[in-house]
This record gives sequence, C-alpha cells and structure tokens, in this order.
Amino acid sequence: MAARRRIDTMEENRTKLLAAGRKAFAAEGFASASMDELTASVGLTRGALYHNFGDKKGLLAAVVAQVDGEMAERARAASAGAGDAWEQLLAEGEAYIAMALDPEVRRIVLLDGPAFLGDPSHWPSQNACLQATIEAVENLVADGVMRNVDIEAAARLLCGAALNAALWVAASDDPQAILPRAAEAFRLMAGGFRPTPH
Amino acid sequence: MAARRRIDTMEENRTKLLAAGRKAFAAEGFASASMDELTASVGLTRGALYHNFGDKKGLLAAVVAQVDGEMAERARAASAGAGDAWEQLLAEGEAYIAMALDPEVRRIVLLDGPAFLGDPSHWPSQNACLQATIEAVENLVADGVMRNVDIEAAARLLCGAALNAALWVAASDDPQAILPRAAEAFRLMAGGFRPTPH
DNA sequence: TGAATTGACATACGGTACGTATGTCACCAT
DNA sequence: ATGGTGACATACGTACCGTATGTCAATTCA
Repeated sequence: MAARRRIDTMEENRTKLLAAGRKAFAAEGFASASMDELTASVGLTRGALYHNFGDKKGLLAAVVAQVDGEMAERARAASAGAGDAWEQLLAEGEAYIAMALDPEVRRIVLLDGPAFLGDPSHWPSQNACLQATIEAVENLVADGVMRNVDIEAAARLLCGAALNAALWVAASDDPQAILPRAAEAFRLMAGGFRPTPH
Repeated sequence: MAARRRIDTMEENRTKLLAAGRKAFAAEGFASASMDELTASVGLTRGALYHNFGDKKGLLAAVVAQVDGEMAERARAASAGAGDAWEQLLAEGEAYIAMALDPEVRRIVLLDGPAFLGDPSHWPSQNACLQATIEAVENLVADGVMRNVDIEAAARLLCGAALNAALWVAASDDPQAILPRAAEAFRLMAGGFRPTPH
C-alpha cells in the first residue's frame, strides 16, 4: 500500500477536527466543549488542534465559516425555486427562518458565534447570509420592485427579523406550529419595502 | 455609630457584586470575567458570590435582569413622548436600536445572555422589551392601526429587526452615521404591518 | 445580660481545561 | 543515504470554577 502523503493526512486531520468541533459545539456549546475529549474522539491530541487552528476559538471560527457557507447555499437554493424576484427574496428569508431549526445553525452561528467571535459583520466568512440578501435587495431596488431604500439597512433588517424569528421558532415547544406564523408575519412586514400603489 | 445590621450589609454586598458583574461582563465578556478578580475588586471573595448568586451564571442572570428592566423602562419613556399610537411603536423600536449602542446592553443582554442563559423567552425577566412590544402591537391591532396580524409573531419580528439593526450600528466604525439609516429603514419596514389604504 | 445559634462570608482544596514549550518521528529534498 | 522540516504528541504551568469546611459577628432566647 502506497505510503500516505503528508499533505493528505494533514488535510484529513483538519477535516476530522472540523467535523468533531461541529458536533461538539452544537451539542455542548463552545464554552463547555472540551478540547481533550474532542481531539481524542477522532484519535488525535490537542497538539493537532493547536497546530491546525491556533487555538480553541480558531476552531470555532473555522466551523462557523463552514456552517455559514452552507446556509448561504441553502438560501440560494430556496430562492432559485421561487417565482418572481420579490418572491425570491421572501423565499430566502423564509429559508433563514427554517434554518434556525437546525441545532447546529442555532447554537454555533446564531448564539456562540457572535458571543465568542464578535459581531458577524467582521467575520472572515463575511456572514454569507447577509451578503446574499444585500445582493438580492440591490437588484430589487434597481428594478423598482422595492422602494429606493438604503440597501444595507434594508438587508440587515430583513436578515435580523428572519434570524430572530428563527430563534423564536427554534426555542418554542412546538416549532412546526410556530414556523408558519413567523413566515407569514415576515412576508407581511417585508412588504413595507414595496412601493406604495399610490 | 450604630452597628450595621446584618441584612443591610448583605444587601449592600449583593449590590456591589451586581455592579461589579455588570462592569466586568460588559468589559471582558462573561466567559473571560474572573470571579476572583471581580469579587476582590469590591473587597470580597468568591464565598460571597456563591452565597448570594449560587454560581457564575446566577450572577449573569441577575445582571441581565437588571439591565433588561432598565431597557424596558427606557422604551416606555421613549414611546410615552411620541404622538399617536403608531408613532409610539416606532419610537419604541428606534429606542431599542439606540439602546444597543450601549456596550452593556449589547454585550450582556444581546450576546452573552442568549449564549449562556439560553433563549431570552425563557428568562425570568421575560425579556421585558419583547413584552412591551407585544402589548403595544396588541393595542394597535385592536384599534385597527395595524392589520390583523399574529401578535407575537409581529412583535418578535419588530424586536428582532430593531435589535439586529442595532448590533450593526454598534459594530460599525461610525455609529452616529449609521443610526439614522437603520431607523429610517425600520420605519419603512414596520409599515408593512399597516392596513393597505383602499 | 450572657450563652447558644444562626448565617454571611472567608479559606482551603480538588478537579478540569487551556495554552505553550519541548520532544519525536515520519516524510521530503538534496 | 543523510540532514532537515514540520506535523503531531507529551509534559507542564497556570487559571479558574465549584464545593466543603471553618470562622466570627449579629441575633435570639433564657
């Protein structure tokens, strides 16, 4: 059997640690996750962790970037399936709401991420969700589908509303029942950005 | 000089610890705040802390409740000064946005609170801000100033939008410049809940 | 009034976790 | 083949939390 190349095993170990971090952070939260247990669970030691990610927060940052990227991907997929441009924006927002049902997203990206890494705007991952919304709003304003509103401000409010509603849905006793109520209110409120029929 | 009564010194120590916790959590964040330093800074030891608040999170919960209460107070004051009922709701929202400029509010209530104490809906303080908004929306819907929308959902979205916009404002390089943009977009979006003229 | 008791807080201790400094061994270049 | 590099393991120091135990002043009661 051919000797495994050095670079390959390193990439493999990085991936293993990332996956373990994702699982541990989602299950126990960043603060309670033990790096000893985490690394041991994939047959490594803390040495590998500190070599690959610098420190505990470095691993969190990497996990956040990964999950954040997947969220943007999901949002794109959701908007692609919708009808006109306005419906696509709404679909994107509703997709965010639905995403927060995912414990990984909620715990890692929405709670521990901001608390331990600081404001999402300054993340290297640039908060992919927000970026996508900004682009969408940009186009909608250009096409006259939305009023001539401050692009970033509108995107921020839409994302914030969606994500906060999502936290509500996720923390409730019966998420499935709450979800449509949140989605409906979101559609309504977002309508505030549409031009008045005059 | 009359001997200090036991109950008095205890109340005083509780207050001192609360104030110290508030300062330390705001400055360093919950995770990094050392209970040894914190208690020493007010001339006590960890013994006093654990006797009064149970554990570190107990102190955080107490601090959160205090700040949360003050936020509700500020919101009430803001809405009281506004014109009609609709303007009062908007004023409340804008007050939340302004509040998140306060480092204590941002760090303690918006970031560390949810991360370490769980969803604000389940806090003993009941998330006073949200409660106030719910009541406001309730009245507005009853009076026909707002459409017949799901009360809690609408309140959640309004609060979420405002608070998230606030995080943006606070994290930006020039908060004073961003604030009006956020406030304006908020007014616009909230308008989505108003009845359509016709 | 003085002894007993309570309880608010201090002190001492154990356990755990992080980050770093150092060691080691496989892999790569020359 | 040999020396070097670097990915990772090991060992250590430090910090911190939570608890168990001690202590002394304030209160209570005879």
